[in-house]
Amino acid sequence: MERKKVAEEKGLPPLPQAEAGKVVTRFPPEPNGHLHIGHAKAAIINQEYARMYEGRLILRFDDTNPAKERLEYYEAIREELEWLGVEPDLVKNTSDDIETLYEHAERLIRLGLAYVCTCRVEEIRRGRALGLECPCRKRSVEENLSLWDGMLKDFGENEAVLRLKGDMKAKNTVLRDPTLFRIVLKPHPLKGTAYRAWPTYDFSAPIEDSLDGVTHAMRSKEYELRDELYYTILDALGMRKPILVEFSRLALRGTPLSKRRIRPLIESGKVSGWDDPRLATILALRRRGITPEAIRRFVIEMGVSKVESEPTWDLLYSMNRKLIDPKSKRLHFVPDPIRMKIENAEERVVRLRCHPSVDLGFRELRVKDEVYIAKGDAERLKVGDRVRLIGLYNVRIEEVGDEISASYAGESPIDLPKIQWVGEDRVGFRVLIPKELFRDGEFNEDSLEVSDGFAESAVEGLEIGEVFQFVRFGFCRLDSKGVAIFAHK
RNA sequence: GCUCCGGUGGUGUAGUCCGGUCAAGCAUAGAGGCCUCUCGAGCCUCAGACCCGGGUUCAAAUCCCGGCCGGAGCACCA
Repeated sequence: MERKKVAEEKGLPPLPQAEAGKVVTRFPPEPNGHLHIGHAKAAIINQEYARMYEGRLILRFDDTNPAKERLEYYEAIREELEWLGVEPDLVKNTSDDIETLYEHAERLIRLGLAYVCTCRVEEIRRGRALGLECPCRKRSVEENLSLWDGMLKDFGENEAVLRLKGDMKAKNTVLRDPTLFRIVLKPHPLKGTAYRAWPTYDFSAPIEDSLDGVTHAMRSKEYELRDELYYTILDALGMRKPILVEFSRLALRGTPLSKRRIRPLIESGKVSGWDDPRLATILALRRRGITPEAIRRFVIEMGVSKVESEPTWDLLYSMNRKLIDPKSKRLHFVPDPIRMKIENAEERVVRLRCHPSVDLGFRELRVKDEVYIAKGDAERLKVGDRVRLIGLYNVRIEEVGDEISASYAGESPIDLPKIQWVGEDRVGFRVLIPKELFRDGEFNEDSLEVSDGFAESAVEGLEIGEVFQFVRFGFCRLDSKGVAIFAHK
């Protein structure tokens, strides 16, 4: 039986109740750190859906906690998204809508659906845990209005919060009179000290989504219990309700993603910064030569499933490799160089193609009577062996040791092991090789391997940021003069 | 502990809503072969999975019940 082979485009499943031209999605990062591949998943999925339905994508900075937001991250996040190829149709900040948010809060108070609570934090927490209402809940609308005014004008932190009159007996504890506004006196990076009452995510997200015209609000699974609250708030205010879609958080084997886990690594010096090549931040992936398209394919492959999975880097590498292979120049690098003296060698200059099948030009290598080969290769050689120096000629091994003596052994490359080498035109070169940061939950002290050696001088013609392949070594990206970062085999 | 959400080969997914076309597709990793002056790419082949137990049904990966395992939430963070 013959089966037709269909090379189908990998895509996302259809969105529920989605109409072409009417879909609005949104990516709402908090400007308190750099993006990582988990954010990329959310951003890309939202963008893909907007694109799939010829809709719009909103980038909204959920900057409602002045204590955490930092000015530098607004721009950093935009740049990282741009690099990823995520181009929002609209960029906005939740903090710009704070007055509107106040109005909705006041409406809620007037409707008798929210109250100002002046209990102490611990009491509120205890009441929520036990399902107990507090006396503040009984305040009149007038009293609430006047206290709310105090929250806006002169209350200090921890003096009062605005709470939703939910259901203190609800099984879903999120519904037990959650906090809608709290007071934060720390200056906001964009608004300074103009406001003291700041909405919580639970309040701002549904209202912003509704007002922004978002039709499908996608968020990761940890918010699932908050769906009910999200809809409760919109119902209370009689506002349009977006469709909520959840998907599992992306995890990568051996790699911390959350800011909570990355920050200590940076602060303790275990990694060099947000762009340390061992991390899965956008900055780090870019620095290693992982392409935006590979990241896109990778996260689409994960899709919107709610299954918790822990993919390995392999899949990402494989996707990246296929994308960069046809574009990457081939060059020689010999880590831990060992000198090989060659008897009867005639001096020559060889022209080597920069790519076996694509025309990426060529380079010329001069050879006299010695070359350097990688220690790893040298250790495998025994007297009498014949090996092919790629693109040059064959040699026969005459003596092994700290140096190798060999002799010229013909031109035919057939059926001989092939190794890369460098000749007269060589420069010292370093490659940083990132490995898994954590193994079995333990920090891997050897997670960043440094490989020093000789590269052929042609590396000096590479641009910083260029991705290339060291033959039989792997794909790398030039990070600075004389230093590259290993991407993958 | 309570409440939710999940569980398809080593890994990641498709299929599950609307039971049969699924003796389960694809990718990745693995094995073997071809090709190649790279341990890369490409081509071919092989091997590998429906968490467990009941039930419903002519028929269950798909529906129901119970269990087991994993994750998340239980903040004046988002």
